[in-house]
Amino acid sequence: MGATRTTREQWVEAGLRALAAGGPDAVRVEALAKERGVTKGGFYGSFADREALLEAMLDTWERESTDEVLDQVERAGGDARARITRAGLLTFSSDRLRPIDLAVRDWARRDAGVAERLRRVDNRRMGLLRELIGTFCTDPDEVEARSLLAFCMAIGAHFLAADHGDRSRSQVLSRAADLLFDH
Amino acid sequence: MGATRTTREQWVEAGLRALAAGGPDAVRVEALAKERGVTKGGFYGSFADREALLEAMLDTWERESTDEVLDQVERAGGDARARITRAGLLTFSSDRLRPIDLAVRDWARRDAGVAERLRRVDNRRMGLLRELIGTFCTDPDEVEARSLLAFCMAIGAHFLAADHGDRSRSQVLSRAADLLFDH
DNA sequence: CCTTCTATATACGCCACCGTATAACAGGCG
DNA sequence: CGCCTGTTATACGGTGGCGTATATAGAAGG
Repeated sequence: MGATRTTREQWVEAGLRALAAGGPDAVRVEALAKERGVTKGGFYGSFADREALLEAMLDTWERESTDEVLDQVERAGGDARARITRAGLLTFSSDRLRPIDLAVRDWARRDAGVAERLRRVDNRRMGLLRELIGTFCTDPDEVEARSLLAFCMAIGAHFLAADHGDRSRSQVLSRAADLLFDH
Repeated sequence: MGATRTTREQWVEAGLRALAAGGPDAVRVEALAKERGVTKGGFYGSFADREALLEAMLDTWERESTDEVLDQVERAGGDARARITRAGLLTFSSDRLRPIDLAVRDWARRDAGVAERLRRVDNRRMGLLRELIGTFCTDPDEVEARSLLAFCMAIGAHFLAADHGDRSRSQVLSRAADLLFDH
């Protein structure tokens, strides 16, 4: 198969980089081609149109954000807090996944299809949080509240611009994690 | 002054609606004019260019999000939790301010000038949270952590798509607020 | 070597948008 | 009324993006 020049995966990869950097409106066929040093000529051999690329990008993101992250968390093991931390790190400290994740969250506010995908992904992650927080917290209502708080903290911190005086953001987040995960 | 047709403020208002609905890329001069039933002819009498409109929009948003919200909170009074709740409601339950706020947060990730404005706004809000949480929590590190958690909860909840089984989102948020604000 | 498949280059029509120029038009004011 | 000011309509050139058509080039396979 002569897929030697620019494969479908390479278009998806370039699209995800553009999404991470500038949001869905920045995913432009001709711009991606220029970035690769080619013209858009070959693009329409791999994709019907721009919309098909966006769908393929979301497919890739959804798979990487759920199965791959959860697999890695399972393989690494550790106690509840270590696994929660690892799951958060894999998504929200990865220079690859984090900006894509944040861009998808904003995108989901305007596109019902994206919102549906995000719902699936977030439900998987909330499931993990519930399970792990449930190992040290017995009240189901409180498990749910702590899980939501932990998730909101992981996301909200990236949408917040406030300073903390002498403290660093990570110091404050560490103390906040103590409040949520200590017992 | 013959500002009888479309004033600067009306352009700003239309721009903010477009920003709320579709992000900064959706703020298009010709589209705003069409929405008002006019052409863009008059726009360039009030603004040098599209960029000037975006700046004016951010000026309006910044003023409404800080002074006006804080004024209303002051006037309404109440105890710490009531005032925190009111401040959150004014911003994150207002159909006008909430979508603008969320759009600006995503915008700030890509534009340093917007990020600087958001930093000013968020610092004002964090100041209020610190002050109010400080009325029942003595450890300064914990005040900071709880303030950040509360702010993250207010923002993150709107970027999260997870379900909560039988519970409603607001039920879970209410329980989470108990964890942060009860003593 | 020749065929076939596929990415590519190039060119095209189309549309949306920006910013400018110009003229028409309305209201306030002398 | 006539003047001025500011909004509007219209037209223009320029840019960038989408999707299509067609030809080219290069690799894979017979």
